[in-house]
Amino acid sequence: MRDAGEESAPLSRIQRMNRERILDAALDAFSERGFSGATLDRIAEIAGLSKPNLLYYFASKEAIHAALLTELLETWLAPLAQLDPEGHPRAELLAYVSRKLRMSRDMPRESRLFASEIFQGAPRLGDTLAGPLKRMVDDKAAVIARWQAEGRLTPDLDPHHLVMSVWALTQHYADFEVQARAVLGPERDPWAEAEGFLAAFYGRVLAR
Amino acid sequence: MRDAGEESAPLSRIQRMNRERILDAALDAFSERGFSGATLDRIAEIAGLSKPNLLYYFASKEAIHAALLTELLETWLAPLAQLDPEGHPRAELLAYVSRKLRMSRDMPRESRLFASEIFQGAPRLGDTLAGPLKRMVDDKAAVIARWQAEGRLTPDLDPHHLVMSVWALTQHYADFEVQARAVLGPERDPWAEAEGFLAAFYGRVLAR
DNA sequence: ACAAATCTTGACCGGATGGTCAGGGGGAAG
DNA sequence: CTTCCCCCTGACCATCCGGTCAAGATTTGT
Repeated sequence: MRDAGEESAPLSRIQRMNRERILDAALDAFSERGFSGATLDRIAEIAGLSKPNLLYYFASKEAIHAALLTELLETWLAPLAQLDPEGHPRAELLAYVSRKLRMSRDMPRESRLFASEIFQGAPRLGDTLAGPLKRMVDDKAAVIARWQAEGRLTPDLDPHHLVMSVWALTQHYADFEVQARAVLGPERDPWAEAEGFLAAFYGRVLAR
Repeated sequence: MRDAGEESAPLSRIQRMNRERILDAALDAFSERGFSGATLDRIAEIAGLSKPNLLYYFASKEAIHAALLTELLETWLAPLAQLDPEGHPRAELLAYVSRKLRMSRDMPRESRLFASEIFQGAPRLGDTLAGPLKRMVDDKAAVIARWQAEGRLTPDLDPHHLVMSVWALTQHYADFEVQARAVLGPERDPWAEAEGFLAAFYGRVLAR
């Protein structure tokens, strides 16, 4: 039961490896089937470990889930954090869209895990959403508002909603990939087209 | 076992009422917890019926889920179906956004149910997505493409992606409502602001 | 009012699932 | 090489959950 929270001992080589395998397998399972739909047996199978062995590294199924979410949040905030207050408004925002889209494309499992959690009322992320996440968005929204006040960006779009629109559009390609593929047909590749579309889309939105 | 598919007998008053109560309760449960997370006991409790009684009206948990999805699809396609090829391009598209947003606002449970299904690879909707849904979108995309060819709409936005952007943005407010509330803070109402924001947003996107 | 059909339920079942435990293996320090 | 501790596992358990069933309650048609 050496799980959770503050590690005191510095994790052996074998511990690091197995924790990694477990978390990766769990990400597969949770993102595909949701928390309830994922079973410890399935996670163990994907990880190539025995079920009791999972529970040697993590106290419970919930603990695995919690570990994934905690790890995820740092990653998820990164693209927005990089928005540079001193940069060129339009270029900065377009670069942000591009980063966020790339992240959704490269980490669809993480995207779905995050979404699933929000769907269920974010029981485990509630505080983090209202805390660090809100602070980060407030911070960047203030930057955007300043750009607007300086006349360097259209003033008629609320900054908070503008940021959320980026989340919505980029996550959509990850979370609803099946739908996008169905609608576009087997010949077209959603991801390949998404970048160009979003660039043109936000190009128009952000035009002076 | 009088469930599923084509009804032959015309459903008694009490049958209609109980089926309705069950489906409504199931919508609550499925949209909150996903398919695996929702239990028959919980659905029965919400519906105010006994579990065996549920299974008198529906053959199985899956049958309830399937009934919900089937019913949902017609509703979900309606706003797009109303897009009028003979109307004014910009006005038609803005009206579509407005209708879709209103539907997400008034039917968040349905929105989440739909999203959950897509998340899991749409095992039950796969064919419908590639069939009726794709046809509908292709149809409307052709209308938009015609508008673009006629010079009545900016030509540099792919019609299919444009439609999907509406889905992404409107569903976001429903599916991620918890997140939106957290980010905006307790004082602000996401839904109240969404309409104005999306109007301004698409106003710019669709400007000539 | 009576019988037939419909509706409802408590009790129960088998399998899946999260979690436990006592003990066996294997690597690292000496 | 040995020892000790970390690592691992088969077997097992309690609970939950979807689903069944036989019998009782209610409604409906006449």
